[in-house]
Amino acid sequence: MSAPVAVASALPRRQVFRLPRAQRMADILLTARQVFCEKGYSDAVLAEIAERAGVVEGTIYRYFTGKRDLLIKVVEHWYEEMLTDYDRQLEGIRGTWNRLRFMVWRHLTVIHNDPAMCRLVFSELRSDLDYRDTAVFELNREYTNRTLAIIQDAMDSGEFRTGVPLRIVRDMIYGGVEHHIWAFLRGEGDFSPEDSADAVTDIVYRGLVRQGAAIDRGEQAVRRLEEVAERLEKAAGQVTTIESEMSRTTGKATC
Amino acid sequence: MSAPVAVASALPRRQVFRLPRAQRMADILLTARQVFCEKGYSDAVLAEIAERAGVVEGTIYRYFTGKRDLLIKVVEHWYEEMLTDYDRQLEGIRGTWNRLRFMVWRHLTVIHNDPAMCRLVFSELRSDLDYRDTAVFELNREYTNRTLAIIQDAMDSGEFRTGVPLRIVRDMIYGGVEHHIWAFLRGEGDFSPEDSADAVTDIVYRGLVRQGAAIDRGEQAVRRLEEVAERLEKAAGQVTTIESEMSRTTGKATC
DNA sequence: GAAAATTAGTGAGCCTTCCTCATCATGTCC
DNA sequence: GGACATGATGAGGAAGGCTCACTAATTTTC
Repeated sequence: MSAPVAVASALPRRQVFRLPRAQRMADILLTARQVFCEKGYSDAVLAEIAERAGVVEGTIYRYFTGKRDLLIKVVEHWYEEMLTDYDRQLEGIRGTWNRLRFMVWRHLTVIHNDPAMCRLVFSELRSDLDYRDTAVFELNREYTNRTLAIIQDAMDSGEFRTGVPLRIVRDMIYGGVEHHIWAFLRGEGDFSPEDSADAVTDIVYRGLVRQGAAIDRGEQAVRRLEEVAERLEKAAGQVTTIESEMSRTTGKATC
Repeated sequence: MSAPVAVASALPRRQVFRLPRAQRMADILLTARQVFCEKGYSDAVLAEIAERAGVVEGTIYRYFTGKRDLLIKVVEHWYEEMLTDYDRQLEGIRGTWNRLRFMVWRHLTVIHNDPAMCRLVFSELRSDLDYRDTAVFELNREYTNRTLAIIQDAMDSGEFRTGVPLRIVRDMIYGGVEHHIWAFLRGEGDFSPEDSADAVTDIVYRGLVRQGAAIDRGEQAVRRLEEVAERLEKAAGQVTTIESEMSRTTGKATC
């Protein structure tokens, strides 16, 4: 309507406080996290985040390239703080079953404690076409690799049978858990991390454990054949992978 | 620029074709499906759907209450056509292992054939807070219940041990599959429905099967020997195909 | 300690997209 | 061929993400 020059005093600009970059960024991140969790990504409005953070909308764009970037940064922060002292806890646990169970239980507990955040990760971030470029992808990989290490150890020691692709096991554990808690994430009822962890661990453990009851002659023969097969597989695998190794680009794990 | 009254003849209204309700609805649904699949839900624009369907934006709102409703209807249609003659196929399959394997394989194949549609279901629809009210929810339930019935039968017959909550098993199968194919859905690499189905079925079956009861030792030994034979065959195949290995492009599964 | 330089912060407003509604036109029925 | 039911239109409103020229708080310079 009126030229800003004319009535400069009519619109007194709000008192402006300049904060150090890190502080302002942390404020916005915290507020964004709250709003995202309350409303979900697409219903969250930048104007509200700005207002609650005590800044104006344009300010957000000085620290983040856009709404999506804000979401990613929020999740990254959460992930990092969540993974702290993970290993330390795991160190105190002995035995394959217990260690596996701990990993599953821990995952379930995180979901139970922060469902809104998990919703964001599962339904917004992971379906993104360039999820792979996210730091969250890398952190998640680290996270699940610990479980794979437990299984690998058990295979090496002979407790688990070999020949089962590790990736599938990981998928069944984490995918199973995720599928299990979707209803909870949608706000339908509750679940018990303890009970669910028991059930998941049980199936996985039994699915992988080597049956070693009484070893009679037949059993011995079969086992020897299995071992031969395994050795042959390894040999064949080595031979063939030498050729193809040169063209291979990325690693194995993904989610 | 100019008042519409003044130059009424200057903007000749496009030739209007009036279609029966069902026909127009089908046209819009088909176009919407294409656009949703190409762009994903949030990047799909109603103006484009309208244009491609040969109508104007407002017309869409005569048949659907909004963008979200359009998505749901699109998915519902797809789901229904997908579930046709499911049971008939399953009838022809005998044995718990084979039947389970068929269900997993079938699911993987659907995903493999129509990844874009699955992306919509997994990341858009299922995370919705009122997903439960969707017809898709009900259809999906039907779909997974067939798997549960197979497992229940095996428990009743004594082939599987009892005491494992059916829900968890379902979660591990479908969740595992889903987790397994996420990378594929994001366009990263490929996977083999056959191999993946084998691996998933294997873990689940072994996790549930009762040791030494319905399946006696001899039966078990034979089964294991068969597996050994299979592995040996594969290994032998690998060794002989070293030459052709160099032309192979991707590995097996990706996620 | 004042002027200059730096840069956090502002806020009006642009653009895209979903959605509404008053109006028009087409096919059908008698 | 006129009346009626309704398929279809398109201009415009509202909301929200994002930009940018500008303002003023803080730091640096001399």
